Amino acid sequence: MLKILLADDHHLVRSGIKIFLESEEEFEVIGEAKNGNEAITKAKELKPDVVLLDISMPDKNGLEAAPEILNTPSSPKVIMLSMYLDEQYINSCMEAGVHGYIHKGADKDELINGVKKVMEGISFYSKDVRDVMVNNYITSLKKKKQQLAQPKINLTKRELEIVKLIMKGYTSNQIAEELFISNRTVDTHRANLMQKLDVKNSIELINKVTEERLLQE
Amino acid sequence: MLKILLADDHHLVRSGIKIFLESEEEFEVIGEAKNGNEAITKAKELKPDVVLLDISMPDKNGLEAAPEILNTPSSPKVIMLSMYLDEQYINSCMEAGVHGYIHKGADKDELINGVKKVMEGISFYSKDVRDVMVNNYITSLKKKKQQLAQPKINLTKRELEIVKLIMKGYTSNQIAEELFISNRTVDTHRANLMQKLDVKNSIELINKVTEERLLQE
DNA sequence: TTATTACTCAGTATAAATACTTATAAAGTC
DNA sequence: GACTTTATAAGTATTTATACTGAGTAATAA
Repeated sequence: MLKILLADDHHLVRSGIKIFLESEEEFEVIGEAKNGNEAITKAKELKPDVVLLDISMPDKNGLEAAPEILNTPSSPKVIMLSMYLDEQYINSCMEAGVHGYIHKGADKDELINGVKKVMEGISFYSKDVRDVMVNNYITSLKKKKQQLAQPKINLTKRELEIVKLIMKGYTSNQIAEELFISNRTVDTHRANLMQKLDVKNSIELINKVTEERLLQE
Repeated sequence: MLKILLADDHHLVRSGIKIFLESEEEFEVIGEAKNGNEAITKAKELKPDVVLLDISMPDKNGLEAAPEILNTPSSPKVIMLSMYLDEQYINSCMEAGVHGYIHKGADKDELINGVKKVMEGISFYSKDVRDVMVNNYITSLKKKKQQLAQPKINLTKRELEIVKLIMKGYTSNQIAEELFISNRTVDTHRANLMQKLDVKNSIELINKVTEERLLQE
């Protein structure tokens, strides 16, 4: 009997998937969790063979919970289960070292097949996910070419701090007070920023920073 | 027998909900759709009594599909089914005139109860949704008070022209050239704008204009 | 070790923006 | 006709911002 822990914050979804899993005779859902923390706790307690983890959950999401679950003594297999075919999510999951990623657009067979594959020690990514991975690969090649053509602008930590304050409408003097430095230093930073971004005044600076998304946020 | 059309782009989710619905003897899922357009077509063909519509779908989302489905000759009841408890989504649904809104965090009983209620002609919103609606109501009251306290600001055509150029990073001289007026006139407009919007410099001016959405665009 | 980068500060000069005031003509409102 | 708003313009003074130059220190990369 294969013991499964199922984590998803939406009751309807969780229960539906449970029914699918248990339609397979050798599968048994031994526990459910509705957030990441609960999943971590139950993974330790119940020692499941496989943990199915939804990504978007309150408290602690699937991506955050995955590493801890992977490190529990019973070392369960972890399969992410997600609404999204987002490149970043998929990448993050691969970095976290999970054993599979199944899109909720997959069908019952893919779900069950995925769990079985993972138990055999084979990584499993549902078809939709594989498509994204292929597209990713292609677009990443294109991006590399573009990056060679247009090297991206790097602002230093201090410059980012200053830009943020400029964007709030602070004057150089106010920024100087805020950061405990000379207003002349602030002016120097302004000048460096404007030179780096090839603009002539603070408003153009702000526009450029916004367009180029130089603030992470 | 109650005929149900179920639209959701995620196969696993759709099938799970189908099982729940059909656990009720008088319910029958007579069709499924994986996007908005398909839902519209099948609503016309199959003449269901109730359409369960997921909001986020490709091609045409649930919000877009809802009005068309409501207008089909057989006039089916429409219940939105959503991952999100987003205020805007809920508002949009109410404006569209759908008969219910069930959050996917609801449980099986709420789902079935909701469908029954709607068939009785009673609008149904799952508990989570009602909570959001109550919060909405409270915050909207607060907003109204604020709006009464702060009458909205009207900028003249000329002032709008000037603001747009300021936002492009033009100096007063450049604006003067562009509009064939004196730079002193531009300064006067700047001063008037800053007074009207109660700010101390151009950057704050831009921020305010953006926040208050004083440009139609 | 040397070279580079990031951060700091300053002098000098000019350009631009802001504060405060006054004023006139045109257009529309009551 | 009296009144208000809008758009125009300007005087005077002060504050900020920008341009250009130079330079010291600390951390880090080559």
